[in-house]
Amino acid sequence: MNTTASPFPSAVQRRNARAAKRDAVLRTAVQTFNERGFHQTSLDDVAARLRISKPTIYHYLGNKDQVLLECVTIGLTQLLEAAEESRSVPGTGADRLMSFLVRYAEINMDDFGRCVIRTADEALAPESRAQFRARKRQIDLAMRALIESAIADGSLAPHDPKMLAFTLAGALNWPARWHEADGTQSPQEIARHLVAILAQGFLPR
Amino acid sequence: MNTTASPFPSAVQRRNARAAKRDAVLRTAVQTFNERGFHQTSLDDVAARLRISKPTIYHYLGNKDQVLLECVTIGLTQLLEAAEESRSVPGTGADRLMSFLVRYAEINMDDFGRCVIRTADEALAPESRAQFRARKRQIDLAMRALIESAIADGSLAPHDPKMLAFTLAGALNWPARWHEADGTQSPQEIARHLVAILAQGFLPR
DNA sequence: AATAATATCTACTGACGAGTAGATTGCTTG
DNA sequence: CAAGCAATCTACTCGTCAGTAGATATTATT
Repeated sequence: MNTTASPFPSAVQRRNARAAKRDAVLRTAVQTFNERGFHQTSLDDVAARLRISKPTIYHYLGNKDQVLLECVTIGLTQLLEAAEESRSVPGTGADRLMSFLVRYAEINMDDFGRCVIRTADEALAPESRAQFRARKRQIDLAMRALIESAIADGSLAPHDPKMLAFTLAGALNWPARWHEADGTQSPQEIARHLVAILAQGFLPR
Repeated sequence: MNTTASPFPSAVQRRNARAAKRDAVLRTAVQTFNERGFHQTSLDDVAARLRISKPTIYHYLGNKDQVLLECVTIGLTQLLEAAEESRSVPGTGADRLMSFLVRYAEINMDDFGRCVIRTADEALAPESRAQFRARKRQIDLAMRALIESAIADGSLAPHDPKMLAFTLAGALNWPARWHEADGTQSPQEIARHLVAILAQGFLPR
């Protein structure tokens, strides 16, 4: 807490304030993109929600493409961190994979994760698109690696890692499309439920 | 075959020609939307590919919104037909469900099915959007019905139909995003593979 | 033949929205 | 204090593109 609420902010406070404003722009932008879609959202819309003007957005973030790139990068970074964290989960390879999958699904129901899923590659300018794709490939590879080591220790059935990764990703990305924040089930519950279904398969055991 | 290639077409031939032109516009449109994205595609682009002019498109289909609505409706109709057909497949409820799922995945790798998946609701005008959603709901319900009757006859593990349907749909929609027509595996192979993974689950049996 | 309907074009309008110019105010630091 | 930088605004420009007006040519109908 800031006990000395002086009207003359220090250099550090000013840097923080700037970062906070930048974040606020991104949060508002991503929420608006998720609600109305990127192409249906003008930067004037985003600015209006924040009660600022469009040039102010340009002051904090380059152009509209940059705004979107930042948003998806935040989501992708969260996913990548989840992959790293799950590597140190105790138990079998399958335990580690499932812990990652649950987290993966949860993030995809969050603001920035939602944006990652809902953003089509073509919406970004060529250079940003390349970055976007590269990051997504990284996450795909991380998932495959978890799958491979779980197969190696026998805790997973021997599947084609690539195909399994696509299947899992698809199922766990989809809530980004249908899950509404006000649903009866929490993202956690949904995430666990989906992963359980994928683990067991729909045929009786 | 048209043995009498007269330069004076009959009324029927003219009606057919008109339908063929309309279809050609839709095919070209859907392919361009899938490649570049709906918002990155102008009707001038579509017209140029067909070596016609934009007003000609307006002559066959109302406006851009109509073009998109037609495209997704074709895809959705294919999916609905698949659901109907699978109802008369012999065997257990699980057999019927799996036959539908394979077909469902295949359609989603085809031009019009791809468009259904890649089109976000917000891209359509409010009225079209309502139609789009209603049709998608129909297919969701058809899938749930297949699930329910498979659970009823004991050929499926007792899952929450709604949740299972979302999981399956997600996994089987995803190829619309990553599958490229020139891949090494055919849509059929991919479809069967995905369904097998979903049926068995990733944990060893 | 006259009229109507069909198919297609060129050339326009009009809106929307990304991005910019340039002014203003206030704080900061040599 | 002067010069510079940070934050913000109003008021533009300019390109793109959906959608239209209206002409033209051909075929069908009466």
